[in-house]
Amino acid sequence: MPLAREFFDRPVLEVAPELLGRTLVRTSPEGQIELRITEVEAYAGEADPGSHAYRGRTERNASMFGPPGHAYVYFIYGMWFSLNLVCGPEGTASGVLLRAGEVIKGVDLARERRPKARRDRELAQGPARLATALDVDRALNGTDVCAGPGAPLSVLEGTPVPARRVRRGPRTGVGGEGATHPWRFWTDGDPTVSPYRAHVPRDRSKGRQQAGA
DNA sequence: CAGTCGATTCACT
DNA sequence: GTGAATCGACTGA
Repeated sequence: MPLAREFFDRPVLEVAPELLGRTLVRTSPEGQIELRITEVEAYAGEADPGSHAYRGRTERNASMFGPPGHAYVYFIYGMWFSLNLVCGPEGTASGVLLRAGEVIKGVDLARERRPKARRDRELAQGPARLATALDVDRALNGTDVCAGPGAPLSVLEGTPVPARRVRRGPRTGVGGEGATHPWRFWTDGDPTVSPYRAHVPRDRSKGRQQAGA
């Protein structure tokens, strides 16, 4: 059974940690892949400087403003895709970025899509790697993930990670004001969790940048 | 309408 | 640890 829409229709900071351990199922003509979610980040709507929704609704982020329980897929760095799950009531534009997971079914197919992965734990270790392994692209933007196990994308109940095994810290790659919130959640000790990297502005001569403490 | 740079990954030193 | 790859949404004029 997929998670009910009500699961996603709650504050994103409640939903995000409870997504750890859930099973994401990707069904395509090539086959099916199941992924155990191990790392996520919360993006809290128009008030969140780190969110794509910060400057209001645009064509790109429109699905984040839509109903919960749907996918928000965006294209980044000219070559990658990332997958979010929309949370909260329609219009609040919150979402959870799926940053990493463990492929628990369809490993062979995932390896074909990610030939550069040296170990199985690297197959979906990072948001763009996860999207690549699952063949998630623009075509899945707006997809309902509560529809059913046969849908292109579906989130099943899985085995939720108990709260004592959930760790949290700053979001990866997010700069400015948005960097201060510890809105990244991961499963303690899981080898598929991606390494933390602080935000690095492309050109230092422009924006001001403070060296670490 | 041109310039900028990103919720990243990979190869190389 | 550092820098290149690659493109399109967003910004400001």
